[in-house]
Amino acid sequence: MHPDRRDRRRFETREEIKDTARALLAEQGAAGLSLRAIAKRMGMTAPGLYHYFGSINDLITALILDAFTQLAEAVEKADADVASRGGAERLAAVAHAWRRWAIDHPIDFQLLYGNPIPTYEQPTDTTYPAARRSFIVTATIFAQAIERGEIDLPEEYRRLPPEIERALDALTGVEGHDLPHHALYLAAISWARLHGHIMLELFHLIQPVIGDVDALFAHEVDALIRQVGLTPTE
Amino acid sequence: MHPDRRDRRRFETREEIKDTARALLAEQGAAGLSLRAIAKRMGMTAPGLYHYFGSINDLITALILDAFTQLAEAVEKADADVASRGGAERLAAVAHAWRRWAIDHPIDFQLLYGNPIPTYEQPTDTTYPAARRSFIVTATIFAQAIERGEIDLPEEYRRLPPEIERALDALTGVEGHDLPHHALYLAAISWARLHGHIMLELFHLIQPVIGDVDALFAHEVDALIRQVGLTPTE
DNA sequence: ATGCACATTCTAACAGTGTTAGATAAATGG
DNA sequence: CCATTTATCTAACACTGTTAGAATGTGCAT
Repeated sequence: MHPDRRDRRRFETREEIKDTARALLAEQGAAGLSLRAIAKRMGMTAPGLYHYFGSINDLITALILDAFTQLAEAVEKADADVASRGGAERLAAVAHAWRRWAIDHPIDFQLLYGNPIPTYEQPTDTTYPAARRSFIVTATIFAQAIERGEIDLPEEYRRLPPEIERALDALTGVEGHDLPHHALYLAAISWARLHGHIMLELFHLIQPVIGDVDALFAHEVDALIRQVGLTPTE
Repeated sequence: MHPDRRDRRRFETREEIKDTARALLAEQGAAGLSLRAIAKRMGMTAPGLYHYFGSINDLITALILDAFTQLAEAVEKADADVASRGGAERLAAVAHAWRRWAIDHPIDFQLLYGNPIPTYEQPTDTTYPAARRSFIVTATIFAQAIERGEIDLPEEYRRLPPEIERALDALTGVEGHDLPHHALYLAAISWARLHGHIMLELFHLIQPVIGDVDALFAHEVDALIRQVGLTPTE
């Protein structure tokens, strides 16, 4: 059992490094993140960190994976909390939880979607599965809403573009792609739509033009729900 | 006239520095941008650049302002090319030009909306007016469409949230805010919506889930036009 | 308990980075 | 021709990620 303790200690040090990195990011932004700063705060030196992460890129990738997981958990929890309600309420809950997490963790969110480190190149094959997890929550909501007849698709979404039908056919088998095409499609456009609002809000680009971003987002979520044909239950 | 020539030479050097920086960004990404690299390629040394830009932040800000201008000009040109047509076609032209520019200049676009340099803090008061220019093109299209009765607003956009009405009232006087509230609002949600698609596409996050991003974007632009109540002319 | 193996951490160094100070060369104006 | 300004240089400082190699310490078996 001793080797276990050794492994556990190693794991704990890895976690401490990541926590320290997150603290520095939160305090000083991406500019404050450096191996020497992390090491100093932990009472060690920079080269020592190389026994836990192969490079600062690997460390950042680990932070990104954690952040994706945290976001996915927030989104999944929001959905679970209203799981008994209809698709409209579930979508609204997920949308607001998504934005809430982004607003509460701006640096993490920019880590995920803002590519804020110049030397850092995102290994998409690694991070994409983590990114997909939140997407699947949304797609599942749509799939169940379709199944239960809660959706009255408007004309523009009745028939998907043939190129996309073909592309989605080719993607069957990939995780999460056992869902109906319409669910995947509606989830994709919902994601993109809300993502745009969140990004512009995080960069303070939409506030000066519209004034009240809370009201804007809430109104757009309502509009989205209507426009995909989700009928508010009860 | 000699002082003129001196100023002109100074201006030309500034332009050469920016051009070199852009070339390095295009060739090697944000990681390849450094004062020493720029200076070396120009046959001078890094400290010499400080007579043209107070810091590398100032240089990046200048690049961003130029990029915003370039994007705005692309968008304005696309609108002007179909100025005689109705609002639906103009909005479609602007949307596709916007995306086209982002796809063709991914690094510049991330410079504008991705905050890719950690030491760099965007001076929003400086860059925001440049960012607004493209927005105003969209808002103007909506304003004219409303004026000409080309828009049949759906129920969800007939009445704007009272918080936003108040906020927009408070913003009257700001450049571009002499436009009707509905024009500003519809432009904002259109912007955010398309921005989300473009960002997710640039990060290759939506392609693996939907397959054909060209078809997706085109279809979403059509859906947007329908959903804001723009009636295709003719 | 001794010795071996390994995990961990250190120091020193290299090649970069932005930036400042101060000297130097070039161009302009009186 | 001289004085002043503009432009550019070299040297240096305090950083950065990273590697090599030595010095610790920990854990296990004999």
